[in-house]
Amino acid sequence: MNNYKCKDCKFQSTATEFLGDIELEELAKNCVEVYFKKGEIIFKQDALSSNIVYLKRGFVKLFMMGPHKEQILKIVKAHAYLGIPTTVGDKVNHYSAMAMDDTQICFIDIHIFKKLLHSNPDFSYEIILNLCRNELAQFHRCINLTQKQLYGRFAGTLLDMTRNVYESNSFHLHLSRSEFADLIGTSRESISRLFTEFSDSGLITVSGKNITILDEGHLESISRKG
DNA sequence: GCATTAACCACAG
DNA sequence: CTGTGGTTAATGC
Repeated sequence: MNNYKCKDCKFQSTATEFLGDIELEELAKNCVEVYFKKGEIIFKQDALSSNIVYLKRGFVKLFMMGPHKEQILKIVKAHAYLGIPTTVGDKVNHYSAMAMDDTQICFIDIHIFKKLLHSNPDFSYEIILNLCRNELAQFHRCINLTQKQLYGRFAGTLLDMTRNVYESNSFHLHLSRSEFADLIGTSRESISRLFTEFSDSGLITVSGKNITILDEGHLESISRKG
């Protein structure tokens, strides 16, 4: 246990901003900060989990093992809780989390987290708000993946990245081509072809993992047509 | 039939 | 790990 102070944390979640000094003190006593390097596993599917994980800095992929291959559930950017559904919803993790770059993580004891949920309604409401928005995003992603052909899925995912994950027209992808394939349920080869085709059509610029969105409007129509 | 879509395989940087 | 080409199976006019 470190003597880290949550009160002075620059990376506080919107929920913990509703906590008072005494609550933050208590949180600090039951919270450990850990750094992860690219590729390190933060928590693992099927393992017991007794911590709520808060991502302070960096990018993380959440993934689940399917019958044939791994499915990437989502890419999470900093200032987010990672394992609320899997820690509160069951004893074991239903999915894994891996650091996609240098990340800073807080492990929060589940008991103190539950205690705060019971005692502070503003805190709880903010957590619920997060979970709801997350579920809505997953529903949209579900539609994107099940009702569209490859071009539409790819365009839709690029739009999601530029709007919601990286929040920029130009970004450095934290995924390999193979991981991108696992994100939208296709093959590594198809992703390669998609990148060159979209680049040749002037929709995006690709330089390794650096992507620039050039024609958001056209991507939008490809995404809508499916 | 013929065209399209997308996976699988192989091989080369 | 990527990009490309060839092949192939499934599906839709």
